[in-house]
Amino acid sequence: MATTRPETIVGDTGVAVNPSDERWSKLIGRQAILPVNGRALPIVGDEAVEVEFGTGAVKVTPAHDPTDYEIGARHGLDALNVLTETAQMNAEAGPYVGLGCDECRQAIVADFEREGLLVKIEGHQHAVGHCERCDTIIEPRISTQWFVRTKPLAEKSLDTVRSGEMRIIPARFEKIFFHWMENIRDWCISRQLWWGHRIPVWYCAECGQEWSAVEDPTTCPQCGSARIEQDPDVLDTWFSSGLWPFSTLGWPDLESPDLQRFFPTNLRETGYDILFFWVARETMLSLELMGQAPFSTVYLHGLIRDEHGQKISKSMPDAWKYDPLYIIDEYGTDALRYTLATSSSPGNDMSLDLRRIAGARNFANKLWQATRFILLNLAEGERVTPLAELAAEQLLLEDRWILSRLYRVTESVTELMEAYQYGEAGRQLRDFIWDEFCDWYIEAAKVRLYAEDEVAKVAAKTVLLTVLEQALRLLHPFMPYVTEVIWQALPPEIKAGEALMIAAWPQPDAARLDVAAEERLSLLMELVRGIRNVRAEYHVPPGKRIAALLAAGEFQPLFAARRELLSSLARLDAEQLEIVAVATPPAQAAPVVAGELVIYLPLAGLVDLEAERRRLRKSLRALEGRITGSQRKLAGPFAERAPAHIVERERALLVELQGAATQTRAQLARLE
RNA sequence: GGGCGGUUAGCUCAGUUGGCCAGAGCGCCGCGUUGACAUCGCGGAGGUCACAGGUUCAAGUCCUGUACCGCCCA
Repeated sequence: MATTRPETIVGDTGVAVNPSDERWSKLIGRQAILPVNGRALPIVGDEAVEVEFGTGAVKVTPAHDPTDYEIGARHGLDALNVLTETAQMNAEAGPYVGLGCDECRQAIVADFEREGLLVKIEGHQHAVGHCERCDTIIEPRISTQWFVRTKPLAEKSLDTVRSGEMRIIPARFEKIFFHWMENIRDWCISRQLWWGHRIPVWYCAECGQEWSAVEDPTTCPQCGSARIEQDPDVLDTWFSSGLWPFSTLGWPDLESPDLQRFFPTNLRETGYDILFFWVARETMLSLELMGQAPFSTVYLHGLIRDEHGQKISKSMPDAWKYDPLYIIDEYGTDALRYTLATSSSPGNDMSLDLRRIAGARNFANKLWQATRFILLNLAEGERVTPLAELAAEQLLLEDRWILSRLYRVTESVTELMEAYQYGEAGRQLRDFIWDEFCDWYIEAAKVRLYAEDEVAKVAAKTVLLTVLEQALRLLHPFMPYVTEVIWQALPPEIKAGEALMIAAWPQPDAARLDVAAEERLSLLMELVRGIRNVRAEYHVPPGKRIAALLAAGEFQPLFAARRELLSSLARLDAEQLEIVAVATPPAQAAPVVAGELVIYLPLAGLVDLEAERRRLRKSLRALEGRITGSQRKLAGPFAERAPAHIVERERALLVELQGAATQTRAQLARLE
């Protein structure tokens, strides 16, 4: 027999072998003699014994090993406790009584050796549990505990999820929940700790009665004796936690206003590792004690891991780095919240990347700076005209564009939030606020803000504030602090209510959808980017305003009306910006193609014709490649098999590409 | 042993009924004190979506298998 824990030999009540082990299976049913006290040990066959491990025969100590306990239970072996509460050998240990575990171990080994019973000692890596705090070995020891019979509770919980009354997101965790509930064991709720809810069980020293009660008793209900004592153990922390959804709301007073108002609730949000510990217990206890599920949806997020993929825990030496309070101190609460909400998808872990948190902090700063700019343009106590009071003709192309985009973003973010896709919602808001509102709309609005036309200024301010206010409401769940502070600073005319945190969620205003404005502004953006690109290539100083000739075709009136805007965004000289339908290309000019529009930048003395030809050829090659691909696609089975709107979109794309290619070819021909 | 997740740009990650040229932040290269913001602006480079098959007009996305990393349960 081999053992890693010789001191438990005195508690052995059997020997187990695997029935398939030919060496030992013939011994099943016979008895072995325990050397220490001559006890007869039944030899039993059990599948749990590993044939390859040790000698293939294992001593069974049901009172001091969980696996042995199971084996003992299966074969009716006695569970003989040989340890006291403080891990000293007790009277059952015979000659070894009073020794500590370690002393006993040495004594037994020495005795075996003296009697010639010791075959050999060899090194072995074992997995005995140690105390996390003091490193003391945990000695398994059988004792009396209180259990909750969980089967009936689990069945109700299963029904609740199966019927859809309670939903788990992501859905794959429902399977895990089912598996756990279906294989549930009775729940040991006794804990040998000094804090927590004390178990409501009393013992009578007089008659031995055991009972539980809601109110603390003073006498034994059986014999009337006052010599009663409450069980010293406390409830498992998850038992107390499982009561949380209603115990915090006034339960057991079912008439409590809080309970009436807040139970059951909608959403339970937690890490997926908490699904069994807490969510499952909340569900079981709510169903049992309140008669209904505690919430309708369980949303599970992933875990935060460090850069090595390790789950972060309080016992890590560098745990302070991941302490939310420390991170908040460095980057701000909103930055952390936004990052956690947008950096991964539900149920998937994320490595905590400080760079992303810094990025979120920068976003908060961007929002702050944008607001500062807008408010700087308001006079002290200036009354801002609400959007509804503006005449339609006061809204320019860029206004209609940003309002249309605001409509789409509001609709999209609302849908995403309702679908629990918080990450995507947060990212769309960032993109809208930073890339569209700040980088394009605010820049566009400067044209009017810096000009003299007071009426035009009013419209720009109205749109700036309208979009900002609504964006703040959309972003509030992600960055509650900075959005609230900013919102409080906005003029009262453009907001409703006392505080953002209780303001209504924005309703998308479909009347603001303006597809034409979106298309035209896209064209303008493409043009501006093209001009900036050429300027960068020719190292034109960023501040230098240059002349240009725009051949705008059918869009000539549109661009003529927004001449200042184009000049401002592309740093053109408005005086020397000519906008015509059809142009005669000037010599020594770099052409910029956007769709079917061309803008010529006469960079006198700078234009490198060979470089221009290269640029145009490269662009043409790319266009032609895409045209060929598109044509091939449309000529094949795609045209018949794909849905009509997809095919239509492909056709429109082809026309657009061909237009740009034609234009590019013309420019190339001109330079060759 | 059973179950699950991951593998997409140098790094951290999005990409939810299959459908325009696969995206972001950071990093990198170039330019910049343009009257909100250098925690910034403008321009740019960078990916055979782990691999092998299959389904489909169409696959990062669906199916099968393989490899590697990780988690849960026993």
